[in-house]
Amino acid sequence: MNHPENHNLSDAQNELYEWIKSYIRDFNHSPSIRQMMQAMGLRSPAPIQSRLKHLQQKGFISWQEGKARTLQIVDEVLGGVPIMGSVAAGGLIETYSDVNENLDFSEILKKKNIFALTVNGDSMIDACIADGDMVLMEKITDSYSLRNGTIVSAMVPGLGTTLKYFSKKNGKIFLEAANPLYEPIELNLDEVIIQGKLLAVWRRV
Amino acid sequence: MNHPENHNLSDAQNELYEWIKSYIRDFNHSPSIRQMMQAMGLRSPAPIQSRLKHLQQKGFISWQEGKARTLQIVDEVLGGVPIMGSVAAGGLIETYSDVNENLDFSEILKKKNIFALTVNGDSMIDACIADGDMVLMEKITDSYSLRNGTIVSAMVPGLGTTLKYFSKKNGKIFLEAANPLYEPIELNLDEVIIQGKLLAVWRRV
DNA sequence: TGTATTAGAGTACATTTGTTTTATTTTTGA
DNA sequence: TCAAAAATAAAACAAATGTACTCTAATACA
Repeated sequence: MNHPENHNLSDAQNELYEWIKSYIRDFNHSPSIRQMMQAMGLRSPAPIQSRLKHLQQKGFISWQEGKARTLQIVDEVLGGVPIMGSVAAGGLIETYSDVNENLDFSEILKKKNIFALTVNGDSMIDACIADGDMVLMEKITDSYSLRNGTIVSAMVPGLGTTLKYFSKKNGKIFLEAANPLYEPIELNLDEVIIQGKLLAVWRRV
Repeated sequence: MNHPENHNLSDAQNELYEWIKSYIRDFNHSPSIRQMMQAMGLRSPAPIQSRLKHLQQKGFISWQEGKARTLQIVDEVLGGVPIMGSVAAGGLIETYSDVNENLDFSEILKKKNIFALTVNGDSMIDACIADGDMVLMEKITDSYSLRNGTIVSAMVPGLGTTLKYFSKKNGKIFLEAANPLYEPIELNLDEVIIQGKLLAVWRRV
């Protein structure tokens, strides 16, 4: 589907390839050659090895030689969703292109210093962050490297935590909402702890 | 971290548990017992077996008996991000709670009939879908089950594809933007193909 | 202190599993 | 049609691997 050379696969190779992918999806580990053999209705491991070799040569799979169940789908991005193109949200001008990319969550999910927060309220609505959204934040250790205009989750001891635009000027920290109904907050450096900066927004409908 | 009974683990068990998790993160497959043995600086597989048994009894891991490298982290949600609580976006009222949940992408990623689109334009801005956002769509086979008010990607043959609110009334289909600048589109049933309905919105910052 | 419990080392074994080899069958292509 | 290539079956092998067992050392506990 998402592999450019998928058409180079023979039927048998493609069937095996698809089966392996679905097995890994279901069990979270690679099948053994004899399992593949059985699934393909064969009574010998040799054909499977041959197909695996071809799949490997064509760049579809890889494994650690001699190690059991180490097979891996090469370009199956963990948490990838095929991107079918772009869509107009301003008129009927664009159409699906056959861009074969993947929306890749794994990149962000591999980071260890990220966490998620549920958004309460609408103070960031003009930044398109709505009530109920999940925000993925990256933990901040030093707020010195933060650029003005970054969206951060900031904790003011004794008051609580909030999601705001961050800026720093003349030794003061300003926390600004993306909603004119809310007033900016001005704080001294030691009155606020910046906990994380915004990496991504996620909204289930 | 995200397991409620993590404190029930001995140091040795916890060290092994963390090592296994990082190994699986790195290699996408389970380590073998002898690899664990080596990583823990042991010269016998017996201690590893004992620790694995304890980890299993406490519900941290599972595996298929007798099968190589089938070990699995039980509550490690594929594509999970720890949810640290909620954050106020409307004032300083909320604080991190120690909710130990996971933002779970795997649920949606397991579906086979989903695809992603890049959003162009601002016609859905009032629905908090901005230019450049990725929308995750679920393929629609029959538009009859669609509820009015659903956001869909619709293709009007000869014109293109667009992201709009869907509604149906008196045998007509209406596609409405979430932006007063855009006029609703009225179409006959056979003039439009509904390709997918909105499942989620993803925005990298 | 002495005993019970646990952890670890060492060893051994059976199964799983990747790999190789050879012969046979099927498919392919000229 | 016929020869070459590929696929498959069958068997065997060796390495990897999970598991079980015994013995020793460390630890906990009363």
